[in-house]
Amino acid sequence: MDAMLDTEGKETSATHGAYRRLREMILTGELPPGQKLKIEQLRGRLETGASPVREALSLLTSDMLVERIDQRGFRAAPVSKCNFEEILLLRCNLEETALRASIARADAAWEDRLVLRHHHMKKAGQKGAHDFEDAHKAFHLALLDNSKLPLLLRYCSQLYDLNIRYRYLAAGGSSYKKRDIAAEHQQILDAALDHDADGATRHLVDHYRRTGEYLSSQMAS
Amino acid sequence: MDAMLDTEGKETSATHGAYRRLREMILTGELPPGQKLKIEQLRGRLETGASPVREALSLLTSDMLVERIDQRGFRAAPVSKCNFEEILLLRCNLEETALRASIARADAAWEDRLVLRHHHMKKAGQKGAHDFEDAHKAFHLALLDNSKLPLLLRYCSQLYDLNIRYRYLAAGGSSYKKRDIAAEHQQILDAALDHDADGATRHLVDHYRRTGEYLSSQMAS
DNA sequence: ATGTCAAATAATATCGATATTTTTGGAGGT
DNA sequence: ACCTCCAAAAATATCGATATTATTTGACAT
Repeated sequence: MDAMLDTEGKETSATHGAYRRLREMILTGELPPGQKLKIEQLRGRLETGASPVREALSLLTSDMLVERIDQRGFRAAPVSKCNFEEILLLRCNLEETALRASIARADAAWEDRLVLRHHHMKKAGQKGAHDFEDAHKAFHLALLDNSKLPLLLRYCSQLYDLNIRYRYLAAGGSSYKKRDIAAEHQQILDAALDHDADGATRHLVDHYRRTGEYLSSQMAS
Repeated sequence: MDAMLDTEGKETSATHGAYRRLREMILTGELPPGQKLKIEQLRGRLETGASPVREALSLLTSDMLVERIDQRGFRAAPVSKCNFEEILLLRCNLEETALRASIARADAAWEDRLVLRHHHMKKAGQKGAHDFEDAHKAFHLALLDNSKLPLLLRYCSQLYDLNIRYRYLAAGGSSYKKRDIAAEHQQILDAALDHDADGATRHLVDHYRRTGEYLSSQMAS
């Protein structure tokens, strides 16, 4: 077999590499919602075998980014206003639970992590949009991860990704207004550092509802 | 190939068949938590090829019933008191949301479905434990499915399965007290039929907390 | 005796090929 | 012209085999 004749340090396994590439393509809209995902075609684009592609698609099914249709293969998960609104609803509910649990167990180490993530996010904001997305997600998950509730965190992370997809679809990438997300993030951070659970969750949920309304207004159906 | 020389009408696809069998084996504890799941060994037990087994394990990863360890294969998801308590917490939170949404959209068709499911569950109670489990899940999901929130329903269904696993592990099957789950179910049903959201959620959550305490007391660590 | 390293073993990940199923396209009949 | 049915083409699902990676075993040196 010719695998692992890497020109450089690419990926550990072909499956994981395909998973990451496909995930990115679906999140950014390079593979549009509802599109049939043919193994053969993807095998060509990803320069790998059929088995890794197949398995990667299986894994993406867990993330609800790909749907499997009985014996008829896979397709990128469809989108709808309904689906978007459900994601928003669940995010508000679950992230509130997680954030309150995080604050309840607050300690210095967590606060340090928060401050750092926030700082990195601000720094990445001046650079590429791609870097900002990663830092933004890291900050939001850091707010929640002190809850030490792995299932809940997993759901929040999943829903975050499903949501980011709508951002890309609505605005071709990152042009969702630089509005004052900076100020909003600062409010959330400050409240969290103050252990002000009510304030932090209020700011967080407002943050989501506000971007939610903007995206919702942009959507067709 | 020799597939589909079915002696009878088994399954549509080998993958789906393996998925169902493996799921059952993990839920009932036939494959104990933490156990290494070797492809070759399972291939023998399920009488199928390695590819379907592999793919079925991938799918079970989505359900959080199987864990994948980088390049070292799969294993049945481990259990812990912590994990159990998180499941309980999330179920209470998510099912309350779903039940309230269901009641908010209540209509005659939904009420009919509820009554039917409840009736079937009572009937199955006198028969095998296996039938009862299926009917029990169907009833609980029927309570929630009028919410028309597919993501939320999916999470509830997943958490239900994770929970059922602890029941099997704690009590070797269905010997968790017949207590008066019958009465508790009746209360939930009546409140739902009355469109009494507060009462229904209270009864539902109490129902879970009560069985939760029982199981929690049975657990080692 | 014990710890370390290398060869042997086992298990996973991946490929290429084949059988099965779905979809497509066209011929024939109403 | 339109619908039905059958044959051809494409795509999926599955298998068997091979390369790669992890794990175990045993020998050797300390």
